[in-house]
Amino acid sequence: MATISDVASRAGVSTATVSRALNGKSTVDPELVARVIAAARELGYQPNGPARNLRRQEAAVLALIISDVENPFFTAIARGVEDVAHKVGYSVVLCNADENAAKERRYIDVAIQERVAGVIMSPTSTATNIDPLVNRSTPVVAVDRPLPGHPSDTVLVDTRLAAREATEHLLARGYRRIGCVTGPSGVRTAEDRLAGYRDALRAANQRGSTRLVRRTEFRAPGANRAAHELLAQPEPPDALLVANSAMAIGALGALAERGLRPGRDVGVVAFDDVPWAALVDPPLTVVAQPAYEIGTVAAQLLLARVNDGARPATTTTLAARLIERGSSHR
Amino acid sequence: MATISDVASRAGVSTATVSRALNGKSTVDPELVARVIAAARELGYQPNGPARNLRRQEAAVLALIISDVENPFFTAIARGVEDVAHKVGYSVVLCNADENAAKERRYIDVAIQERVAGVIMSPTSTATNIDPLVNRSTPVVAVDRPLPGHPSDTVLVDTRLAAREATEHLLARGYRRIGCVTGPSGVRTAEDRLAGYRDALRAANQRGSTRLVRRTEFRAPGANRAAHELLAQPEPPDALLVANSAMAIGALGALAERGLRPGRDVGVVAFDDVPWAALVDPPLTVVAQPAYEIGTVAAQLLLARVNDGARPATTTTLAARLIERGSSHR
DNA sequence: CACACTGGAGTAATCGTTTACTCAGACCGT
DNA sequence: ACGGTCTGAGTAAACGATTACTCCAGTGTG
Repeated sequence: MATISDVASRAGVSTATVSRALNGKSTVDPELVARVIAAARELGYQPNGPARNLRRQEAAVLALIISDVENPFFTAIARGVEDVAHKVGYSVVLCNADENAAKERRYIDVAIQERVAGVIMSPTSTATNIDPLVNRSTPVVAVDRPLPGHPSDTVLVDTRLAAREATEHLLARGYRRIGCVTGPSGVRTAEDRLAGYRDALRAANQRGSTRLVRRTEFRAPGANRAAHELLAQPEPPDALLVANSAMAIGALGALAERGLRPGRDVGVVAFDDVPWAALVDPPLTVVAQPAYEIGTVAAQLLLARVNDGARPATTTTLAARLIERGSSHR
Repeated sequence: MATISDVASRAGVSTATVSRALNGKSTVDPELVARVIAAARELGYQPNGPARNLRRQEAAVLALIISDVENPFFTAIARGVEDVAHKVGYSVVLCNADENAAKERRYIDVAIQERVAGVIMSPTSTATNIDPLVNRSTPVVAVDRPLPGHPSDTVLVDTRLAAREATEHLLARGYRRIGCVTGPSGVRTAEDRLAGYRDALRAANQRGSTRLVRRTEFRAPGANRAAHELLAQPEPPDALLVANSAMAIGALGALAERGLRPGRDVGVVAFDDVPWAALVDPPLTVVAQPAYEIGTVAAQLLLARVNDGARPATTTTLAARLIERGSSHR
């Protein structure tokens, strides 16, 4: 593989000149620049990234550690991050922590070892420990969920308010016993959605009951079990607030298995506006989160911090939007 | 940030010994190993990846360049690759080419610069050029679609046969004018699915008509337009074979917009068994591709080639499976 | 005309590892 | 007892880029 000295000798200059010509750092005779560029092209020269990063003590790479690649919410964030990063010459490596604290831990180590310029992450839980990153002063931006411990730039959705609005919408539609299927305890988004749900009940002078709430992992099978449990009770809920789209699949499956029709029999509102939401029958009422925008904002914050580590930490909260469809109408 | 010589002096040994103790390459006095490990832990030492990669001339990193992160088929492949790679200590960086040849080209360059151990990719089109990788003898494994030009390890699905079986299934169910919505010309999976569709028609002594075929990008909006065009004809199709799940969303949307019920009015079979397929009404008949397995096989092939560049190139073809549901029953 | 200054190129140090080579001592067989 | 082997640790040379420093020639100025 061609190295910088191959290029240098072919162009008849020193390696320093090649480096300067290619990076445009300092002024170089235009004729030499042309010779260098020609030589580099002829040899198919690609600079050795590790060597460059070793010397520069930093790579133009951002790590994005997301809690689930198969969740469209997170892949949309990823696209937002990528689009911003690429525009300014950064690459993004995507790491899938899979809602698994051990994998997450491992990817944090990888990010440190590879000396990435910064990390964007959606922490799997309150157990997430970013001390290693903080100790090495690697900039970190949290998305979707705040990071425990250190203050850091954070991009969130006002999910508590969104949950409250969704619940109020169900109440306004005449549903009276609203259940909630949310994520595991310790995960902030799960807690917030539950809190918003309770806010709405309280504002309507309803006493919430723990019998109407289930917590489970953010995936379809858990939500399926949870929905079955809720609906099998003597006084089952007449509506469900479901905390993400994978869980919506499980919950809607449970309704179908029990011969219940969403909307008419059990009102349903789920978080995340997935492409298929409008296709199910009846179409699914959802809370649309601005996922792509979360990604772009996070990337901008991270890049700003890479250039100025002293900036104070900020928290950006974006609004979610309720999209009413048939599953919340009798 | 602590370096290897910090660890060395704290443990009272040379850097060479630290390296050997930590990597377990050569025999080191157990007592020294213990001292080194203790010192490393106390300092929070994380080896400098770029330095290590520079010296070793190779990084324990695989690049996975997929054509669309938002397509569940590709994210499932990604999980397969990750699971295998992690087991043997490799990291995976996921790159989203977004069905865009320029982005793909760029990620190939990044992979070369970072000197990754190998690349797994689903080429966006026949324009994909992996010469730069081949010239530097970086191992490449193609998934889902073969690579033009060089022979290389390839993991495919027998998508032509699957398309044929899906079409035969529709014929067996009594549908007579079957239409096909497939991907752009030049993309192998799009061609193969169309070819399988035609195989089935030919075997049934039907003359296919180009009026029943539409090609479009592998996304919902294109498929929506295509389905509308097909259905607006004087002699519209009574069934549709749709080439992936994003397109299925577009096509099912078109049916709904025209007041047509899948199954009863227009039979539908789509590629890819997405989690929501069973939720739509009627449930969607699909061709399930073994995406996760594609990922695991590809990763194994790539790792094998990293260890032995001289292995002959192989092509693995996996079978897809038709899952019959309501959308293909009148 | 001598001298300071400047722009542009080369020389060589440097980043943090890994590893070929060297070397000291322990152990063994004759 | 002595040479040969072997084990395990240290020394120093890479890896390939960037960049501080040096040097030279050309220019401007007093």
